[in-house]
Amino acid sequence: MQRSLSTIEYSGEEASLAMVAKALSHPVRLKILKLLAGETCCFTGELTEIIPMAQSTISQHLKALLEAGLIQGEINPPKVKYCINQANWKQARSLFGEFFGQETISDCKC
Amino acid sequence: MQRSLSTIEYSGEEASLAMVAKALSHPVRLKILKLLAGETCCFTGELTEIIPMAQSTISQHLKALLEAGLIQGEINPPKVKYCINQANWKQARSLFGEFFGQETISDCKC
DNA sequence: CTTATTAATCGTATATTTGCGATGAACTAA
DNA sequence: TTAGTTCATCGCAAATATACGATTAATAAG
Repeated sequence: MQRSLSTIEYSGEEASLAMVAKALSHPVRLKILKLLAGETCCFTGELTEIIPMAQSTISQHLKALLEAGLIQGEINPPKVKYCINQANWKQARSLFGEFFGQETISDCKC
Repeated sequence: MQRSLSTIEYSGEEASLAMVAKALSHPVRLKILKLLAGETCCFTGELTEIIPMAQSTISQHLKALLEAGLIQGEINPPKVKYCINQANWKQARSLFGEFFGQETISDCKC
């Protein structure tokens, strides 16, 4: 892809928020997060029973969530236990909170 | 792209949230939203002065935000005035609020 | 050691996103 | 009518994302 000649700068907040939003931008990843945040922690194996997708695909989505920092994995041979990353989860919540909390112009009279 | 044989079903909420998250997943779109939500409403023309990208690219991002319902456009010849879509903005806020508000298991003892 | 289980990674195919310049449509001003 | 302004759309190229099956790595069980 052609990029701007002078690479655009974004505030760290914008970059972080965009990164988290991208992680949340796929229904399967939302479902995974909901499962992990809800009832109980899950193993990948259980996810493949709940979500009708190939094991490799689910593993890929888990990797995306890991890289976004929203979850963490703990090796528990021969399984891997994935959990919400509490610290980053809270940070993501406040990022979105701040973003949506900003005042908006109700009437466009400008 | 190959899709699952039986197309996966998502709850409407998951689909909506994923759609909004996708709209928020690009720093430029976040910047645009911040500008629109903040000080004043903007015309596309003003955006091209602030954001160093081609006019066509900005127009594309505005279209994405429009289709996600986060903004609305009002033709004001020869310009177009874009504003936050208040109703959908609030809905998006509560979607994210509910999503992040769900209780998470603090300690993984499962 | 051999086999089974679990999950990551690789390779591949296809779809979508991103960005740009060029063009077109709609309107204004002269 | 003729320019000029504003913005959407088109067409292209390159980068990313998505999904799958096959393979690999690690471990446990026999």
